[in-house]
Amino acid sequence: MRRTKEEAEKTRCAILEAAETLFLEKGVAHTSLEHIARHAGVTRGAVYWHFANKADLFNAMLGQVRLPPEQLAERLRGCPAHDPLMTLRELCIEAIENLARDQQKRRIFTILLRRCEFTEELREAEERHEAFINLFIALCEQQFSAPSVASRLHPGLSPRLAARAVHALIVGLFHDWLRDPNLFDPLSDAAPMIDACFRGLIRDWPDATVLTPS
Amino acid sequence: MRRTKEEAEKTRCAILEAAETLFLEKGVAHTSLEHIARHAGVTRGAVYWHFANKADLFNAMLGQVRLPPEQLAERLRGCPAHDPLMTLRELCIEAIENLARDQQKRRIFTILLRRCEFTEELREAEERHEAFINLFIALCEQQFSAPSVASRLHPGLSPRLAARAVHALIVGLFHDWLRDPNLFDPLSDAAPMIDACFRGLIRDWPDATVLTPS
DNA sequence: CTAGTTACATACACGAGTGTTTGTAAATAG
DNA sequence: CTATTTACAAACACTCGTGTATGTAACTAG
Repeated sequence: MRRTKEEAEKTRCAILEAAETLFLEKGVAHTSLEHIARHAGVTRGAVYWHFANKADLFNAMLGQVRLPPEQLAERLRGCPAHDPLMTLRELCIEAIENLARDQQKRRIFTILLRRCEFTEELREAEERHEAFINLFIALCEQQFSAPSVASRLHPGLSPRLAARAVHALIVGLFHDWLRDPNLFDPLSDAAPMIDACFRGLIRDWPDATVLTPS
Repeated sequence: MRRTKEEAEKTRCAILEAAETLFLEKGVAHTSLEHIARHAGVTRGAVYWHFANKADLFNAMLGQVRLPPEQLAERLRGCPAHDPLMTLRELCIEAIENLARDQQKRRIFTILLRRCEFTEELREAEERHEAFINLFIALCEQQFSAPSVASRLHPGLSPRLAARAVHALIVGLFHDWLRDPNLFDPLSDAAPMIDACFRGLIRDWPDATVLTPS
């Protein structure tokens, strides 16, 4: 019995949601399209109708979340007058806070970091993800390279290294918190940790005077 | 044709090595015991003789590398007179440098971080790994909790938070560098990055006066 | 020297997963 | 109102992987 367009879109979403749930629960490789179909209340026929294969479904799933690099790029273009470092700082904090607030982002990042193998099959997704990361690092480095900022870097540090350190800290915080949400509270602890990082990079980093404008 | 004990040990090692290579190349879930056996020049019979199943083989593989927590615990017990923070700093730097020097550690950590799904099958390995991480964080926190150290923490930071930040940075550096070894050079960049981190945590962190005693 | 054991290879039985093909009822276009 | 898509379900054909059981030659203990 054929469905209307809206209904078809609903089953597409149901499949995506089922995939998200099952990937998170059992890992990408250990989840079959049969599992996903059953969990979504359809058959594999529907899955193959909407997606070419598992990798395609995986890509579609990843496409649902906005990644920090995009936000950063937008933000930088948005207000070039604002202190670039503060923009970066706020984005880093927000990225961590968002992880705690947005359940879907949380699930998908957990899958990315702990429930999938970056192998041939998912190579396209990996490359796209990697491109985003490199973009973030590049934008980050660009912020640190501004003359007014670079001169304030602690001795022994380059804009390049500072950018790497910032990204590493964020990735590490993501990784650790997704592994064990009790390790810290993103909403209250993100700011002090990010500030500590910047304080170690920038000479005259201000004290607790700066507050998150929510 | 039955082998002598030494030869049996050699095939055991060959299997472990083949597993390491193939897990790295194609991911844990996508590597069959048949692949591993063939690559090691034996049959699945040999694999099942030495290991109960894939998870058991995986565990044995992980058992080959010394994890930082163990080293840290030893080191702390070793010289309690030495500045505990410096001990921690040196260990962090060494951990990153070792990753670059020890090829096997590099491969195995790549598998752990990017080539396996932490699912039911590998739960035992995951729990053991997680226990090591928690131990590291706990030891780390303990260092920051010493009265002579805690008082030097920047305002807004607790020993607990400082420990989390240090671990996150290290995990992030591991993760990033294993993804793209061109991001930075562990041998020359580890120290400045770790120092930047500590500088952001501890008030009077010394300048480049301190040098790695290699 | 001969049990008994070890260190595998070989063979078997079974399930699970994939991709494709075919069927079909209902929506939609003209 | 008919023709044609659409959105699936059902069936098929195939491969791959696992676990176990059995065979077997060579080492080794007594």
